[in-house]
Amino acid sequence: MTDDGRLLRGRRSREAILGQAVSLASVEGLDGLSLSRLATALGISKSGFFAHWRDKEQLQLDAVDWAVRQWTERIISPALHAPRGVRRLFALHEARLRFYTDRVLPGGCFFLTVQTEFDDRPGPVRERVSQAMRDWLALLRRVAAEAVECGDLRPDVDPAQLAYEIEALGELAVAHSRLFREPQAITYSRRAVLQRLRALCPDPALLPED
Amino acid sequence: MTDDGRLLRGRRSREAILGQAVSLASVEGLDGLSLSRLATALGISKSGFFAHWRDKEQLQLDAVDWAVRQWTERIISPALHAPRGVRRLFALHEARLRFYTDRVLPGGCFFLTVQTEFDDRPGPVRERVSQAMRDWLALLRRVAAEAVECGDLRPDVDPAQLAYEIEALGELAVAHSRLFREPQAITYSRRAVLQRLRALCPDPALLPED
DNA sequence: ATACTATATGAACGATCGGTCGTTTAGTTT
DNA sequence: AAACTAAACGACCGATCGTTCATATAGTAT
Repeated sequence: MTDDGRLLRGRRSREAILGQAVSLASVEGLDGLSLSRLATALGISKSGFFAHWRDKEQLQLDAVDWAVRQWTERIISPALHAPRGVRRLFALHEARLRFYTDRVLPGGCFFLTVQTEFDDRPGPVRERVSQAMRDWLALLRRVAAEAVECGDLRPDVDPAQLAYEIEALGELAVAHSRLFREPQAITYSRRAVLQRLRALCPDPALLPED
Repeated sequence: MTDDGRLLRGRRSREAILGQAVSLASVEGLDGLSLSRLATALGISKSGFFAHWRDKEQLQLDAVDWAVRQWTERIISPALHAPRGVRRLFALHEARLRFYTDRVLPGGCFFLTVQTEFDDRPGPVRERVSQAMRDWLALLRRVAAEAVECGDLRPDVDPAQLAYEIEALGELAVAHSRLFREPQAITYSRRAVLQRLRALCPDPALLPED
C-alpha cells in the first residue's frame, strides 16, 4: 500500500516541484512565477502540474505550506535547542540571519516577498500567508513572554511589542543586504536586537557582548 | 515657448499617468502592473503610452522618480520644519506613519513593494530603486548625525545603525498593518522608535511621553 | 490657408500566460 | 497476459502581455 512506486514517484515529484517553486517565488513572487519557467527549471512539462494540482492557486497554497515547513526546520527547531528565555529569543533571530547569509533561497526570504506581494490582494493565498505570519509572530511573542516569566527580561516588557521589533529588524536585514549587495544590514540587524535585549536583560552574562 | 498648449497637455498626461502608475504599482508592483490595466484605470488607450515613453521600462524608471518626489513632498519636507536634532528625526518617522495611515497610496508603500520586487533582478529599474533607498537612508543618517552633534543624542550613538533601525521599524509597519488588516503595527512602530530615541536622549523633554 | 509638430488612437503582431484534452508511460493488481 | 491506475506528456486553446504602425486630432508657426 505505502510502497506503491507510483505514489512514491508522485510524492517525490510534488516535493521537488514545491521546493523549486519556493525558491523561484523567493525571487519573483508566487504570482510572478510562471508555470512555464517552473517547468523548464525542473526539466518537466508544463501540463504535468495539473496531475498534482487543480490550478496554479492550489500550487501557491502548497508552496506557502512548504515554505513554512522549511522555516520551521531550519530556524525554529534549531533555535529551540537554546535554553528557555532570552537566549532562545536571540537564537531565533540569529538562526534567521544565518538562513539569509547561508543563501538557502536564491531570493533571500520567501515570506517577505509573498507578504508584500499579496498583502493587498484578497484571496485564499493572502489568507494563508497572513496566517503563517501570524503564527510566526505568535511564536516570537510566546518566547519573549517566557523570557519575561523566567526573569530573563524586565517584568514591564511587552512581549507583543518586542516581537514586532525583532521581526521588523530581521525582515529588513534580508531586503537591504540584497538590494544594496552588501552584508552591512545583517550586522546592523544583529546588533540592534542584541542591544535591545541587553537593555531589557538584568543579567548581562546571558547574551554575547556583540 | 513655455506656453505651448501641446507640451502642456503632454506634461499633464505624463503626470496623471505617473501618479496612477505609482498608485497601482504600490499594490501590484512595477512589473505586475500591466499597461492595459493602467490605461483602463486612466480611461486612455494603451498605445498612447508610447508617445511619452520608449517602452515599459522607461515608464517604470520615471515612476520611481515620481514616487521619490511624492515621498519628498509628503514626508521629508514637512518633517524638516521640526527643529534640528532628535525632534526632526522623530518627525520623519511620524510623517512616514501618517503617510501610511492617511492611505495616500492604495498599496501602502510604493518603495517596500518595488524594493522586494526588484532586489533580485538586475537592470536599470533595480539600480534606480536601490539609489532612491540609499538616498533616503543617507538622509536618515544625516539627521541622526545632526542629533548627535547638537547633543540631543548620546555621543556614542552610531547614526548608520540608528538609521537602519528606524527604517526597519517603519517599513514593517505598513506591511503588517495591511497584511493583518489592523493598525496595531503602526502603534508598535511608533512606540519602538520613540522608546529607542528616549533611551539615547539625555533630555526627556524633547520627545513626547508616548 | 499651409506646413509642421506633439499627442492620442485603433488595429494588429508575436510571445507568453494559465489551462484543457487525448494519449502514452510506468507500475500494480488480478 | 489483461485490466487498472497514477503520472507525465505534446498539442492546442483563448486571453493577455508589451509593442509597432499607420492614421487622426489638436495646437503652433509661416
